[in-house]
Order: sequence, then structure tokens, then C-alpha cells
Amino acid sequence: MNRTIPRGPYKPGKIRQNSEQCMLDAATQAFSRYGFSGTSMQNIADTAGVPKANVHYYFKNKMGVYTAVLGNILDLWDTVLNDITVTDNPATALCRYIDAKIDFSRTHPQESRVFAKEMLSGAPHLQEFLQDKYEAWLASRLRIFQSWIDAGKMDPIDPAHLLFMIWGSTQHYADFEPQVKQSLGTDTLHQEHFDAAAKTVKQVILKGCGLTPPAP
Amino acid sequence: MNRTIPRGPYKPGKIRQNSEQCMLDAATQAFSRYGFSGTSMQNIADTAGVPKANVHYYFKNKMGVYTAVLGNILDLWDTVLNDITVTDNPATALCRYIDAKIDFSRTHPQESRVFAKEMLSGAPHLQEFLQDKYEAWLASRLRIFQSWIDAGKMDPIDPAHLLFMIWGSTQHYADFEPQVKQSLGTDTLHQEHFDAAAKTVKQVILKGCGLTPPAP
DNA sequence: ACAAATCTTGTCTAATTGGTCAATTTTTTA
DNA sequence: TAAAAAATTGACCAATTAGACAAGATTTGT
Repeated sequence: MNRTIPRGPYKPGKIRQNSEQCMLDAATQAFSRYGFSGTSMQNIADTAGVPKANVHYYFKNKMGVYTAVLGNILDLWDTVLNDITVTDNPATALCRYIDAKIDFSRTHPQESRVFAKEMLSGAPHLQEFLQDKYEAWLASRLRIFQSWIDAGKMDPIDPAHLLFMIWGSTQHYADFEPQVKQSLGTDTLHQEHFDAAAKTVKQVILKGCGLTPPAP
Repeated sequence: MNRTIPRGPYKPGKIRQNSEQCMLDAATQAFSRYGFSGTSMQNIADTAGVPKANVHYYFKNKMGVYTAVLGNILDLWDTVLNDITVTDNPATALCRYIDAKIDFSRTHPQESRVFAKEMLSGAPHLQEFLQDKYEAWLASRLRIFQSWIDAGKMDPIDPAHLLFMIWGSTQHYADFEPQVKQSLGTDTLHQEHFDAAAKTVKQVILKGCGLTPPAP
């Protein structure tokens, strides 16, 4: 006779949640600097302050850690992107997007770099993301841009390439940080630098699209 | 008595030159896809079609191969950048630079990616480059931009951040190729895609700076 | 043609790494 | 409090890798 009631298959206690996040942070840091192959499980473990075997207890294998890190980044992206509700005003919408994107480069540089390295390697683990979520997100943006153009609210500009410009310009501050630092003559990028960046990008993009900055 | 006349310390015969370039190409390809740690000497050797020991004969060690690849890329960069003579017309100069940069992304995507990965990793092997050649190149550009602004030839725009915009926008087509491909719905990027890219970037940047496109 | 220099290549080694496992400790639950 | 579940940990293994090296093949200079 079985007196014990079997518990559910998985109960994420606080210990697990805490340890897992700790290792995920350590892994993100390591992957962003040394890449997937350049990062050893030992390195992740050391950074997290736990023995190596512990990492294997929480994640299936090294690729498991990596995909967890990537998934975490995509979630972050999702919240950032979905936070932007498209208003009827192109200028306002573009400004909001640029500000959010620059802010992401400032607050999540490591995540940005892991994402960039994955792209640079041919994005073998982002195919699903690109074909599902990103595809849908992009299509909706292109439609909106096109509707603005059709309505005469902005210049006729290839929407996809415009998005690339915004993406590339903003991403640059996280991904090419050494170059940016050297160029701006600073050892660390501060809020003021990102403010100047956002200001310039917004200024050029808006005017370049035939838009006038929204009143603050 | 010594009858043999000692030859010079290093004579790069055709064999050496050929083999070295072949291995350098193989290494560039491997590094761009798998990164430094993810690339094995065996992989480089296989791609070049030679036994592994041969690579060690031509290069001191793995880092030697990598720095050779990086140096090669910086040379390429140098020729591209120096090819742009600054005319007195801002619009023409910017167009030339954007076209050259986009063309570099098209013709040298692997080199672009190796460079980007090095930046993403904190550019530990580019410090000298950044502090010497790049620093000088940047300063001269900033002066030119400022003079244009002072002369009222273009809007007052932070020159450094403007350069980052151009750099980031153009670099994007090599570094984020999977995203670009997916967005444009193509399996391979063709000349027409890069033409559209250059057109959009020039259109937005020029107008965004208060410039009118030069007559072709 | 001959000797010296250059180039090629198979083999070996020491070190690192991802991953396994069983033993132990800590936490949870009834 | 006692058993069960979850978490921690050190020791171990097999595979890969960078690099060394010596012997042999080829090219080059005289």
C-alpha cells in the first residue's frame, strides 16, 4: 500500500531559483566575453562560486546552459519590444523605440553581446526565434511603417533597411564598446554618453525620415 | 674557413607566400564562424588542405595565426579608409564613405565578423590599433565634420555619434547577416540588397544631416 | 650535380575540458 | 522527528587540443 502522495514532477524551490539565476548570470558574463567555446564549465562554476558538478546538476550540459542564457535574453528582448505600444505618431513611436534600444545597450551590454556573437556565428540557435517571434514582430512593424508612408506622414523609406539602421546604430554602443570608449575618450560609458547617443540617433533618424521631433 | 655566404634572415619565396595566404584564408573563415577558441588548428589545417604540423611551421602558434588574420583585416581596413579622399563637399564625402563601408560588408563579410568578435570580446588585441591608427583617423574625421558644421554646410550633429551611426548601420549587413536575410526574405544577400541598403542609409543620413544628395 | 636551405608530414605528449558518479550534506515534508 | 527529496561536492574518465619534434621530401643556389 502506498501511503505517500507523489508530489508534482518539478517544484522550483527558492534555492533552485536562486542558484540557477546565479549560474545564469555567471554564464552570461563568461559567454559574452569568451564566447561559447572559450567558456569552460569550470569558469562558469568559479564565477558563480560553486563547484563545477553543481552546474551540471542544474543544467543538462554546456549547451543547456547556453540555450538557457539565450532564452533569457530573448525574454528580455520580448519585454523591451512589447513595451513599445505604437501610437499614431511616427515621431513619438520612433523616439520611444530608439530610447528603449539605447537603454538596453546601457543596462544589458553583456546580453547584447551574447546575442551579437550568436548572430555573428550564423545564429544556429536562433532559427526558431527568427522564424517565429521575430518574423511576426518585423512584419507588424513593416506594415506600420508602410501605413505611415502611405498616409504621407513620413518620407518613403525602405522600412526594413530603416529598422536595420536603428538597430545597428543602437546596438553599436554595447557591441563595439571598446571603439566607442576610445572615440569618446572615456574609460567607462556613463548615462550622459548614452543620452548624447540617443539624442544624435533620434535627431538624424527623425529628420532623415522627414519627421519633426515630438514636443516633450 | 666559411665558404658559404649566409643569406638574409627571411626570404618570402612564392611557396611561402602562397601557402601562408591559403592558411590565412582558411583561418579567417574558421575564426569568423567559430571564434578563436572554437577554432582548432586541425580545423584550419583541414580547411587549407594541409597537415596540421604545416600550420605550425608557418605560424608560431594559434595566437600567431589569429594576430596575422587580424593584421590582415586592419590592412584591408586601411586601404578602404585611405581610399576615401575628403573633398570639400560633405554630401559627396559621406556618400563615398557609406558606399565603401557597405561594399566592405558585401565583399569581406568574414573579415568584418572576425573584427566584430574581437570588439565584442573587449578588443584585447586591438588596443594598439585603437590608440594609434584609429585614434588618428578618427580625430581627422571629427575635425572635418566640425569644420563643415562651423561653415554651416551641415546641421550641428555630434560627429562621433554620427560616425557610430554610419559604422553601425553599414556593419550590420555583415555582422547580423542571419537577421538581415530573414528580414529581406532571401537565402543569400545579392548586390541589389546592398544597393538598397546603401541607398536607404545615404538617404536618411544625408537628409538627417541637412544635406542634399550630390548629383550623380 | 650537389649541398644547403626550405618545406612537408606522421607521431607523440602534456594539459585542458565536458561530463559522470557515488557519497555526503542540507532541506523539505508528513 | 524521521524519512524522503533536493542539493552539494570531490574524484574520476574519455576525448580533444595545442604544440613539439624528428625524419623525410622538395626546392634553390652555385
